[in-house]
Amino acid sequence: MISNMERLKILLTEKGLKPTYQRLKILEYLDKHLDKHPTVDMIYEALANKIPTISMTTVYNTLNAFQEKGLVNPVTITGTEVRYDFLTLPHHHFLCKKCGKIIDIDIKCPIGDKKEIYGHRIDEFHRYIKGVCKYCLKKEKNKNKH
Amino acid sequence: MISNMERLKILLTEKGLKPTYQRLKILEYLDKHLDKHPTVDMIYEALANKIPTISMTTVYNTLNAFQEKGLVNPVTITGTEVRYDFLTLPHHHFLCKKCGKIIDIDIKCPIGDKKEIYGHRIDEFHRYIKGVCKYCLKKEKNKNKH
DNA sequence: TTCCATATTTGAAATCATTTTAACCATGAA
DNA sequence: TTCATGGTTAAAATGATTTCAAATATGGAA
Ligand SMILES: [Mn+2]
Ligand SMILES: [Mn+2]
Ligand SMILES: [Zn+2]
Ligand SMILES: [Zn+2]
Repeated sequence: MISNMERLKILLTEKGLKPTYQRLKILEYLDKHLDKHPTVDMIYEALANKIPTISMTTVYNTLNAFQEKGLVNPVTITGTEVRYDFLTLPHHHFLCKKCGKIIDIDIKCPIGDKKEIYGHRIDEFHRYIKGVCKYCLKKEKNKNKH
Repeated sequence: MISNMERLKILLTEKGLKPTYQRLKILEYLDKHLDKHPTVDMIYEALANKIPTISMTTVYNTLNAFQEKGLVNPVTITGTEVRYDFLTLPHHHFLCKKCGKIIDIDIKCPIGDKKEIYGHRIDEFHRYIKGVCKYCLKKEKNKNKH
């Protein structure tokens, strides 16, 4: 029976990254908060309690390293800061402009996992939908009823 | 026979924006350089010759106004700055990570012009593909042949 | 174990796109 | 002419991210 921490340690090693304490903790945070699509700041704030010496720069360095090794996908849907996604399977992202939540959307797309388009080589595919989520829509409707 | 400048003037007025000299010139630039997907800086640099007093702030203000009125679409594919697209028809964007070019990609997408997904209201749909364009691929191939 | 080269972490400073602020200017109605 | 409104401008502020240089940790060779 292998622990989750062990699994993450192996994952880092496989990707050629030394499994330092900071890297492990950052990866653990990403793994535990998939739905949050956390920012550098969220990660830093969450870890600063446990690791008082950790620096912003380390979080930036680590996430850049993770990204280069394909461990993590950047999600730039808000336009103001990068959010990080540990989930590797391709999926769409929905940003609610009311509450700011980022929601994973799983829909099949014909361009899906193509590696080429009109002769251009495809390395990344970002799909960002913006609008108002169903929870905020419901709130709005209830308010209007009043 | 209506001039292009007249057409743009009417367009601004229809959208409830006073057709000032600066706004007209910025819109004209966007119209003439659709393929460039210009940045604020590109627009500023190009116009600074003709309008020596123009300021960056005006270009920012104007593009924000255009965006609010739906005259222009922001393209945030590079992650470092906003590019602007005067073309209104929905289409995908391809960023070449070798040469930096942004290429319009016209492909049908089933989610295409839906107004709703899983109960969430859709206002915007951005589709960003990153990789290496066919021209850069060709160059690379020729180099390897040598 | 001890020593050493190398990789990683750290905090401070720099960068750079964008926004904010406050003054100035143009337009048009009263 | 006076006034209100909206647009333009330059300078300053903001904020996410990167750069830099010093300090520290790590793992392998001796
Ligand atoms: Mn996701
Ligand atoms: Mn385009
Ligand atoms: Zn919402
Ligand atoms: Zn290219």
